Amino acid sequence: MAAVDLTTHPGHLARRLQQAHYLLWNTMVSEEITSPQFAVLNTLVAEPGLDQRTVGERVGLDRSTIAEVISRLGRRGLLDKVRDPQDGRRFLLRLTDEGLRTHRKLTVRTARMNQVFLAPLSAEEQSVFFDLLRRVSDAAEGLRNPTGRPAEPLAARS
Amino acid sequence: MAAVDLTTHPGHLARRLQQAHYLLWNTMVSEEITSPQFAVLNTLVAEPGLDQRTVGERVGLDRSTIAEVISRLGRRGLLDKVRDPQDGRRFLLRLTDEGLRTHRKLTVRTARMNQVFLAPLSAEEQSVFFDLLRRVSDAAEGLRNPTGRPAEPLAARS
DNA sequence: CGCAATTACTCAGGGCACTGATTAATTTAA
DNA sequence: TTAAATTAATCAGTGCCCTGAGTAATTGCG
Repeated sequence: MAAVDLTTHPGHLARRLQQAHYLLWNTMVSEEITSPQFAVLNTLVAEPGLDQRTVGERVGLDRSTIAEVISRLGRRGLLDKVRDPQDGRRFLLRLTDEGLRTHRKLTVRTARMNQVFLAPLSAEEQSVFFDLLRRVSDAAEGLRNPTGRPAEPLAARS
Repeated sequence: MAAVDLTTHPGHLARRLQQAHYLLWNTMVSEEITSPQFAVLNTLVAEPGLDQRTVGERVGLDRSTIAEVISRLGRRGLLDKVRDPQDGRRFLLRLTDEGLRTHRKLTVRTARMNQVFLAPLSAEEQSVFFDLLRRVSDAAEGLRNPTGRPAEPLAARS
C-alpha cells in the first residue's frame, strides 16, 4: 500500500524514453559510435577548433564526461587534440578526415532513426513533443541549485 | 557545414531531459537514494516478495543493472534477499522497516519535485507530455531488434 | 610586478545501462 | 528418466553521468 504509479513520474518516463532511444540507436545507427559521441562530432563539424569545455557545454556534458568522450573519439582516430598556443590550458579539437566521414555516414542513419522513433506521433504531435521537452529541460536547467543548499539527508542523524 | 540541429533530435532531448531530472532529484529529493532505486523500493511496496528479474521488468532495468541496484539497496539495509524455497534460482525481495520508512519519506519529496519539474507546463500540457512520452517509449519498446540484425558496422572492413 | 582568484583539464570514486559469457537450478521432451 | 533447453543470477567489459579534489596555466588586482 502507499505505492505510487511510476507512469505519472516524469523522471521515470524520461529514463524509459532515453533507454528506448539508446536501444534503437544501437540497432539502427551504430554499435560503435554512441549518440553523445555523435553530438560531439556534429558540434565539431559546425565549429572546428573548439576547446573541450565549450564542446561539453554545447552538447550538455559536464567536464568529466566530455573528457572521457573526447578521449574515446581520439583513440579511435576521429579527432585531434592540440594545445592552444594562445592559452596553454586549453586543447583545441578538430575532426580528422575519418571523423568527417563517420559524421556524414551517421547523419543519414540518424535521420532515418528519428523518423522511426517518432513514427507513433503525427506531425503536429511531434512539434508539441519537441516543444514540451525543450521547455521542461530548459526550465530545470535554470534551477541548478542556486542556493547551494543540497537536499537534506534522509536520517536526522542524532 | 552539413552539421545538424541537435534540438530537433529526440534522443538528444531525451538525454537532456533525463539529466535535468537527475540534477533536480539530487537537490530536491535525495543525494543518497537515486530515482531508479526509489522505483525499486516503490515496486516492492506494491508487491512484496517479488524476485529480482520481475522487479527489473517492472521498473525497466535489465538483469545486470537490477542486480547492482538491488545489491546497493541490500548493503544499505533497505531490503532483504531470501532464496525462494520453491525455486532455488530465485531470490525473493522484501523491504525492511528502514526501507519502508525511506520509501515513505521519499514519496513526499518526489511529489514536490515533480510539481517543480513540470511547473513550466499547464495542466493540459502535462497530460499531453505524459501521453506523448509513453506512446513513443512504448512503441520503441516493441521495436527491440525483432530481426536480430544489428546496425551494420561503419567501415566496410576490407 | 607579484600574489590571489579563476579557468581548463585530470583523476578518483559512485551509480546507471547495456551486451556477452558463465554457473546453477528447473523444466521439457525424447 | 535422463539429456537438452530454458531460466535466474553473476561476472567481465564498455560507456555515460555526476561530484569533489587536485594540477597547471592565465588573468586580474593591489
